[in-house]
Amino acid sequence: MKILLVEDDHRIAQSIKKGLEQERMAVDIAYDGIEGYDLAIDEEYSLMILDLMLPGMSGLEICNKLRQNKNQTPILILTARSQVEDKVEGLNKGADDYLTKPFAFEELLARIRALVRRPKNMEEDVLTIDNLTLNTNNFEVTRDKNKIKLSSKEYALLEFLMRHPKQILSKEQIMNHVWSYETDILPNTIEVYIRNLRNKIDKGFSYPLIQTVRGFGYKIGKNV
Amino acid sequence: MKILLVEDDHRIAQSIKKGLEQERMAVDIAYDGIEGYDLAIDEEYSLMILDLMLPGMSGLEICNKLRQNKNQTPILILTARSQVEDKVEGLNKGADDYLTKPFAFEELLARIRALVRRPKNMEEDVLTIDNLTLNTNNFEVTRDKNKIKLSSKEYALLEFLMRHPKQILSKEQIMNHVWSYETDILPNTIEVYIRNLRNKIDKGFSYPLIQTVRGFGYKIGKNV
DNA sequence: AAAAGTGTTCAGCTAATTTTCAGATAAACT
DNA sequence: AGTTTATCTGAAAATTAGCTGAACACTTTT
Repeated sequence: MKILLVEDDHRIAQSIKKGLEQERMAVDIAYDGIEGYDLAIDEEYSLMILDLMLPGMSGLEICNKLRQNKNQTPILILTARSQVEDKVEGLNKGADDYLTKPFAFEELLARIRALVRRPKNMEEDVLTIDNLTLNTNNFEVTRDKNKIKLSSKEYALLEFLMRHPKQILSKEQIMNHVWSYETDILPNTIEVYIRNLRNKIDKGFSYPLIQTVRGFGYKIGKNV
Repeated sequence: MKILLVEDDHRIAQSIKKGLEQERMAVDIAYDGIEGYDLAIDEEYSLMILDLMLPGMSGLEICNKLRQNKNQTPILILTARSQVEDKVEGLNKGADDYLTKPFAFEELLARIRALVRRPKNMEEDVLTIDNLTLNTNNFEVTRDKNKIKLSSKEYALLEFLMRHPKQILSKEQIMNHVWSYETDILPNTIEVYIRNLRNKIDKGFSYPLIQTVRGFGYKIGKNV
C-alpha cells in the first residue's frame, strides 16, 4: 500500500511516516502543496493524506483539482481544531474523511483502514485473543461472552495491544501510538491504565491475558 | 556507509567514531556547527548525527537549513536529558529521530540501523549462533528451541556478543558498548553478567557457547 | 448542584535487577 | 612448588521498574 502524505510540519510528517512504515506501508512525503499535487498526478497512490494549511496550494485546492481530473484516490484531510468549520467544505470538495489535529497515531491508522477497506478483501474487524474479543465497529469488548465496559483511552490501549499480539510493546511505543503527539505523560500513566485494563479484563478469570515483561514492556496473550 | 558526526565534546565524538568504524562505517567529525554544516553540504552522507548544543551553529539550525535546501539525508539528534522539551522542536525542524544523553553505544547503533534500513534489503533481525537464537523484534532468546528469559542488561550483553560472533570482545569494549558512557562499573560487573548468561544459556547443554579468552576477553561461539 | 466518570499525577511499597564485595579457583610465570 | 594475576562465585547492598490506593482537576450525567 502506497500513501502520499502532504504536510508541511516536518515533525508530524516524519512521525506519521515512521508509524506507517512500521505498518508496512510505503510513504511519500511532500512538504508543500505544489510538490504534493505534482506527486499526486504522477504517481499511483492507494490513499492521500493532505494537510489543510499548506504553503503553495491548500489541501482543499489539491483535492478539488484532482477530483476535477477524475482522480478517485481516497483522500483524508488533516485539519487544526480551529478549522473544523472547513469540514463541510472539505467533504464537499471530494475528500473522503477528515481528522482534526492533534490526534493519536492509532486514530489516523483507523481512518486509513476504513478508507482503503475494499468490499472484496473483507478485513477482520473483530480482533480476537484467546477468549477476549474487541469489535472495532461497535467498540464492544467481551471476555468469555461477558461484555466489558471501557473508557475510550482504555479501549484505545487495548486495541493497540490486540493489534500486536505476542509482541512486546514498550511504554514509549504505547505513548507514541495511543496518545496524541502533543500530550506528554509520565510512564506511570501507562502503568495505571494497564492496571485498569487488568481489573476489567483479567480479574476474575482463571488466567491473565496482559503480561508484564519487566525492562521491556507489555504484551497481550495467554502466557506460555 | 558514510556518516557525519557533529559533536563538540571530543571525548564523546572520538568514542562514537571508534565504535562506528568498528562497524565498518566511515565517519567524518566536525567539532562545531559551521564546520558541520559545510561538510553536510559538500559531501554525500548516508546519515548525520548532530548534537543539539554546538558552538557556531546549533544542531537544530543545521537541520533546518539543510531541509530548506531539500537535503533529505536522515538526521539523528543528540540531546541532553534536560533538553528533552526540545524534542518537539527538533522533530519539527526535520530531524528523523533523537537520542538523549547519556546513552549506551549500542542504543545509538540501533537507531542508526533503524534509520538507514531500506525497505528493500530486508535485514535479518534474528541473530543465530549454533543452536542459539536471538530475535530482535520480540526479544525472544532460545537455545535448542528452549525459551530463555533474560533481564534487559543480560539481553543487551548477549545481543552485543552475538552481533560479533567469533570475535574476542574485551571487558572494556563491552563496557563501552553495552553500558552508557557515563556509568562507571567495575570489570567484575561484566564477569558477573557473563556468569549469569552462562547459567541461562550454557548450563545443561552439552557444550558451552560463551568462551573466556584469558587476558583478552570473551567471545561467543562453539569452541573449535 | 450533586454525583459519577475520566485522565493524570503522586508517594509509598515490593520485588527484581544491577552492582559491589570478599573469598575461592585456576591459569601463567618464575 | 610457590607466586602472581585473571577470572569465577555466592551473597550482600544499592538501585530501579512496576504496582497500588488515593488525590486532583475536569467533563459529563443526573
